[in-house]
Amino acid sequence: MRILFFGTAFISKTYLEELHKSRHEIFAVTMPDKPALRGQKLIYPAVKVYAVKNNISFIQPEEFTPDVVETIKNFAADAGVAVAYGSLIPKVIFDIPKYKTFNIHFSLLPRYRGAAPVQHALCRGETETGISSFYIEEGLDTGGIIVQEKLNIDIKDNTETLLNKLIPLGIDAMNKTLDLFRNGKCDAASQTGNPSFAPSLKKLDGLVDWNKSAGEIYNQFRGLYLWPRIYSTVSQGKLTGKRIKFREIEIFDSDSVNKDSGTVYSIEKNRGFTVSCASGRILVAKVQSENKSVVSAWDFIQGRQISAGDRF
RNA sequence: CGCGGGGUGGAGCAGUCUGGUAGCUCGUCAGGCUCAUAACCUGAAGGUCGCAGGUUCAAAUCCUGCCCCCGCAA
Repeated sequence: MRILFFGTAFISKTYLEELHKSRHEIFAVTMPDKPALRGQKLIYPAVKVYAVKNNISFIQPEEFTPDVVETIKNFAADAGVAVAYGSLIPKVIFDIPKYKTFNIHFSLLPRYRGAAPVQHALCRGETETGISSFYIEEGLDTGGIIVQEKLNIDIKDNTETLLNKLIPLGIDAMNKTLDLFRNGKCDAASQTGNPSFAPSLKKLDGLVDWNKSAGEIYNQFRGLYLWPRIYSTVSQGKLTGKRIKFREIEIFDSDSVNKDSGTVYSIEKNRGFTVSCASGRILVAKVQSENKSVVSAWDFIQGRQISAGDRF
């Protein structure tokens, strides 16, 4: 088939790769290069890198001008596929392909509509999620569902591990959807149930609220694992005023009721330190303080960077 | 040319401003004590202080250039 592919992020690359290996004719649309990172480096979308390497034609439109629309029309796509494109696709575009354009979304719609469904599902402590392929409409993730697949979430899953499970599931859903199109079946079921929303994350979402329970903070840790991570600022201790990221944590106990939430409760030899939450305590195993690289909490303790009684 | 922090035995840090014997807490190895404790005591090995120049009687420390890591902001 002739596939119009929309994608930008690292995740999208895998999907583009799958389509490419399946010998579809592909025209890729990806976001413009990001201007500047630290230093002077440019960040290129993973999709662009793959497209260049494999001689797949692509464009990086700043916006969908009439010229761009014309270019896309000329490709005469059978179907449009969008995976983590990073921006809304206007109707003049998603209506172009013969079988229209569908999106691979990483949740069981209508739950977790939006940019960060996996992260929010984990933060909420969900035990089940999945993949939905649906027709793109003008509303945000509101279109009719074509294929949906479920997946159980393990208590130990974080954004990274869960994505690694969802990506292949999504590829399966994409292939099933394209198979349906090939057989002329383009039916979709309208979304039922109460929608919920998963807006894109901000740095501030990583700030730990010590008035929450150890379980809630652990879920936040799982959900924000890849970015922005969870962090807190030391309010009393050697590093007062410094922000510390908790790069690896676990639940130390979930029963205690504490009045000293936010306080470093104990040092656990070779494991790290525990911090009291409103209820329960978390064990911090790996940390990263400002301007430093990731370090095991035990090493951090050896350097006298933190000790029992310090407060966040 | 976005702003900023850092590279010191295996690990995490102090020391750099105010040049002058390489320090702290761990780990490792050898021995002791013995069992609440981040157990404790004794001893040992292990570093050309990121790299290259310069200043000096003397540089981890001051000057110049370079490499690498990281935080913030986009």
